[in-house]
Amino acid sequence: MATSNRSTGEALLFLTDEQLRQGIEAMFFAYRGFTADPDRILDKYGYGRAHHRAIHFINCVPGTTVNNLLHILGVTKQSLNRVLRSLIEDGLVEVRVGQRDRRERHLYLTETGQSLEQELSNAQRARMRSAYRDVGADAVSGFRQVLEAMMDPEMKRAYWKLRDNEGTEK
Amino acid sequence: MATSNRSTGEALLFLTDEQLRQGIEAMFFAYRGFTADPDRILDKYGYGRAHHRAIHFINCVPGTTVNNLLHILGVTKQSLNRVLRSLIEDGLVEVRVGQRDRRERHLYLTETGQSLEQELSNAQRARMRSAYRDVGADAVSGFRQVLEAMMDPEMKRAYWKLRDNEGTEK
DNA sequence: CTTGGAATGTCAACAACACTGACATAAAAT
DNA sequence: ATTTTATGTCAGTGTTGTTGACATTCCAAG
Repeated sequence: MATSNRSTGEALLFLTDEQLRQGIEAMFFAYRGFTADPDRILDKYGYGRAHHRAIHFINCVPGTTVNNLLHILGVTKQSLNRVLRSLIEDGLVEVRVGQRDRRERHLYLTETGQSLEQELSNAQRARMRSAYRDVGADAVSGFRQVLEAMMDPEMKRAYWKLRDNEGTEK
Repeated sequence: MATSNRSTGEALLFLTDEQLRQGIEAMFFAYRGFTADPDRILDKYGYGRAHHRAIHFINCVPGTTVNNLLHILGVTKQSLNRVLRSLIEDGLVEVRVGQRDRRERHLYLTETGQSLEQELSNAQRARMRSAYRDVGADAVSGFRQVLEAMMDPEMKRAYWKLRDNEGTEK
């Protein structure tokens, strides 16, 4: 609470139930826009949102293990496996058995996989960039702050880990 | 672009691909938090997210028609019908045949329905309120601006319509 | 070395919820 | 009278989540 806070009352109008409800609905409608462009692209290739998420995070953390990935995505290994299998069969993802621990499977995008990742993230970034540009840097900063405050602690850790582990491969 | 914009370059750092990627991931993780609390409650009653959305908007626009609702939710009537049928059978939603146009079915929450709606929205608002309070009014304003800029034009219209039609029943 | 437990990944079956397509009914509009 | 609109239903399909059962690999205790 860094800003003005005169006599408590006027300064807290943004915490009314009505304001919160509007925020909730804004999240709902915005998330639809957020996924709309990738969904259209994925449809062309016969994939779904789950494929997108897998591709995104494999690209983000090349060499990640299946176990690591399913923690980030918050799904069961069985659910992730179905998605990975199709991506591997289609030659978008490459699997390398771990050298140190041969139980582990390390995941990498092939060139084809990287090209789809580009197509998807270009579309998603375009919308994001347009929204960011419309509202300016200060609003974007607030946007990011609220999103982070909404995450579960566990998710917040995963979120930060991704920003640290940028290129940490063992 | 109201703020500083010296010689174009430094002022646009928030539009880099890396910044956009972080925003995308923040959306992903935050939306998980956003739905986590309601999901737990819905599970107790054997409902899913689809039921929550229907309940939310019926509460928001009492007397809305099926057709109106499925436009807001962006699903097919078959999909919505499955959800509505179970809510009606369980006595959470009441259907009244339209007086002016007897083809239309107007939807209302029963007392039971309202009580579940309260339980759900209390949980969701609690997280929202906590996040809002953590970051302050200015950040919240930026949050709302970005979300609105991310919506499809059609969704933006639906979003504003809800804020106008607050009690407009015909 | 062998055995048993823990970690990791795969296969099979099932449930929720979205979709399309076809069709029925009732009522409003022309 | 015919067409259009709003709604509901049935059947079939696909994505994505779940659990349960099982195979493989590693590691540590006997």
